Amino acid sequence: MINQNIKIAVDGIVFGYEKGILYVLAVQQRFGKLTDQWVLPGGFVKDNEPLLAAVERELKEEAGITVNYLEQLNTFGDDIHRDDRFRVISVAYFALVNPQNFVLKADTDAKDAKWFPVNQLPALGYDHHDMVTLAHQRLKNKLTYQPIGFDLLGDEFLFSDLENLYCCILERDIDRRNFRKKILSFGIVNETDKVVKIGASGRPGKLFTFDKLKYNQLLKENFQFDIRFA
Amino acid sequence: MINQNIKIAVDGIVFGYEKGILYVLAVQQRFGKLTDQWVLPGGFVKDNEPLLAAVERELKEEAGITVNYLEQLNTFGDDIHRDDRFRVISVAYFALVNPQNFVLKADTDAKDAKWFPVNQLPALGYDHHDMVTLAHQRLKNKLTYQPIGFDLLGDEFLFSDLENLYCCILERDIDRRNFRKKILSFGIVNETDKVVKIGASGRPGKLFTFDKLKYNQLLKENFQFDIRFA
DNA sequence: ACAAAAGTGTTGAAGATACACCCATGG
DNA sequence: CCATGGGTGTATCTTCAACACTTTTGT
Repeated sequence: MINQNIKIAVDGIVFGYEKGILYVLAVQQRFGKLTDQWVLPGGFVKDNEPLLAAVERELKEEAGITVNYLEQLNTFGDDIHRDDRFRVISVAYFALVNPQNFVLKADTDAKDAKWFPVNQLPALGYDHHDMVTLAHQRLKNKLTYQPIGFDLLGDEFLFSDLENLYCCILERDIDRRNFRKKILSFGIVNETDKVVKIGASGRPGKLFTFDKLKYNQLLKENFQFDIRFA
Repeated sequence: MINQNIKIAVDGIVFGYEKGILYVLAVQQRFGKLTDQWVLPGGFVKDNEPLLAAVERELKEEAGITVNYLEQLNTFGDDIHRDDRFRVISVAYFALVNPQNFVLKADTDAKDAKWFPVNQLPALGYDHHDMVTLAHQRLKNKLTYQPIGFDLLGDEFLFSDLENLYCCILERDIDRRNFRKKILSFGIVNETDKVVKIGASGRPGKLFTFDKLKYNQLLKENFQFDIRFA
């Protein structure tokens, strides 16, 4: 058995979207040197626990949430002093959730758990700010070539929700007509016959759903989701 | 200090390209249970060594090479028995090199180091075959939206080399005229005035170089490299 | 009637595809 | 003069981009 003194942790960068604002989940530490400091949810991996299970457990324990989408982002282990207690390498995971599905609930190790607009994050401990920056970039890129926007919305959504989500996250204007035309041309959203109005005024809109099955089928036929335009 | 018994390693999936064939670098283990087994170059991370430095060291030690391109691929830590001695989490790196730059030289821990055509790999130890599969996929994808093909070629190359590289790795035919038109339209390759002939016959061709500076400049202006066509 | 959001088509420009012949060299 | 690989242009089609008015609802 070799001798090595490095600990391994996982951290989650969880994005939520609501009414034109992109949020990131942070928790306030209850113990240790960084007590009261805001950090990303995460913690040490157990000896017989897969990495994925570790993130899922931490998200559950520290904030009470279960995510819609989860993928590995990056492993942070080049700065050997990123944790100043001892050497910790952290595997960061990128996650998406619909915030309406959950009431945040700080639990085991966390004093508090809260959504922060991605543009108004408090200072985060460790190198967690870098993680958020990287994850934000990944979100922007991935939005254009994979239909992950739907994981930030509820099962049923207005076309305008989807459109605003894209505008807001990609930080640019989108032509409504071209956007709708393109999304519909893919054939991966279905129109329901429910009609709903949101604000106090304005014409009600139809609700749509994302057809994941259809999307998976299309993938096998070399379909390429792609939304990039002015 | 928490109690955790997980070791951390790095592995490198190094691709080389020569004359229409894509190769992967493997080494033959000299010690341990898997003696004589072919595996990817890699090893344990030292306590005060950044991850990147660890891969670079291992590639140097086990095969005597320095790569042109190196990026993190994925961290393998979901199968807790991927190494049956004890739990090891491995950070896999994706690397590109021009094989002509090096004479492979097995050194410290490796008995032998060798290039294998990616389609004729021997059985690899651990989960290294999965790593190769993932890396191969990454290479194919990345080739289309980042000019990393150049890192597999020498400083100077024939247009036909570049074209064959794309054909060969993407496994499809490419229209020579359209390919050349597109690559030239980016303005990131320069024509030298050297002319060279390769085979025993045929018209000699001009050598080209990749203009990395120009490419980096263009990136700042929101340039998007993109090669995808029938 | 007005304010607010939903819904809807057309046209021109640009980019992608398809396609075939001549040129330079060595044997 | 033949075999081999290098070099080049055009016509068509598809896709993207730009653009504005009508409908439904609440106040």
